Amino acid sequence: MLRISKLSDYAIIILGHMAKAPSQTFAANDLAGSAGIGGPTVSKVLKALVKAHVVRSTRGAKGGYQLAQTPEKTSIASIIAALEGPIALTECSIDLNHCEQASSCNVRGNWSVINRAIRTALEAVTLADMAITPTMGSDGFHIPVKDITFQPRRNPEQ
Amino acid sequence: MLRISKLSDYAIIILGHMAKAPSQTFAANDLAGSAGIGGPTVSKVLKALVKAHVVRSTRGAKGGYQLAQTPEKTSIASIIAALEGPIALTECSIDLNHCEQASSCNVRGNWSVINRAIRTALEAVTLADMAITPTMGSDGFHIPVKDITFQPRRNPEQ
DNA sequence: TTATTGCGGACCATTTTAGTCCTCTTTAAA
DNA sequence: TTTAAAGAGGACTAAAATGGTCCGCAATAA
Ligand code: SF4
Ligand code: SF4
Repeated sequence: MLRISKLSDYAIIILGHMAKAPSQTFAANDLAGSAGIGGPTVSKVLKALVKAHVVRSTRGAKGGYQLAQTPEKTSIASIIAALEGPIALTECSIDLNHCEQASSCNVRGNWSVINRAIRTALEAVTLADMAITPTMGSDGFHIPVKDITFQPRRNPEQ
Repeated sequence: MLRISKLSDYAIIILGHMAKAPSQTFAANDLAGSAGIGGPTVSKVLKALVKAHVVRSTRGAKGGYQLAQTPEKTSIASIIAALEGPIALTECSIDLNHCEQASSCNVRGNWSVINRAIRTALEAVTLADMAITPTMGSDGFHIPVKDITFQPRRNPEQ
């Protein structure tokens, strides 16, 4: 069903909490409490986010986790990538040589286009956008990002 | 990594072949041959596509499979949906009551927006688009679809 | 020194995915 | 009427991915 993993989902929820106080340091356990997710799981998610430089960590007593960038600079794509690896709808989008039928496949190039479009879209949405509570305002609720089209430049494959 | 399943990928390749002769009837085994995919697997994919009314089948000798619609009317989204169910990045996008933290989750609404944007994008790309061989023409290669934004109308949740 | 916190990774249970196979039905053609 | 060529439906299995837990180690503040 073209799902993001639960862990990615958790990550966004957790970071959503952190985004309310972008420079504060949070202990993993506190975040677990406010997010309603199991402690060890939150820990696992945060570790992955540290590795991807989405958050910074401080060890020792009074330590914890802190956003590495402002919410405006933290993209949804980078969060997903931290947990699941780069966004790639098809196998060839991440590594051409990895798909067996790559040589005989004649839709590969177009997947590359679609893939880039979606990745770009997700790169344009930030944590700050996600933190907005969608309301039924006069102009409808919306996440403000630039338009995305399936119309890349002349730069095939990846 | 936000992947489509292999079976979905196969489906698009297979349908890509069929799109070359949109009204012709193909035997599953022939398609397996030209696509370089195992016979039983192709069969499985085609059965799912029949159920979703993407292709029509004819039983008996000289039977086989045929596109149910023109390639222009067959969207990538419908193909993926045939194999994996409706496109839904998060659990709540397909069934609100299915996610435990739905009540306390404060990014749900925005996921709904993102989800709709991506689904719309994939609905706009057709089999005919996929059949185009991307070339380095003077205006770059491209899949011509309408623009997609994360800016839905006032119609929350789904 | 001790309590608190993150780090790294192992580990396992469950679910999902991919692929195969078998039997039954339908239909064209010999 | 018979036979061969197709698809339908579903069971089944192996392999991989996912979600979640746990443990011992390292760092740091008090
Ligand atoms: S699109 Fe073609 S090349 Fe890319 S993964 Fe699918 S089969 Fe392999
Ligand atoms: S976004 Fe919130 S509600 Fe939707 S699936 Fe993730 S946690 Fe559940």
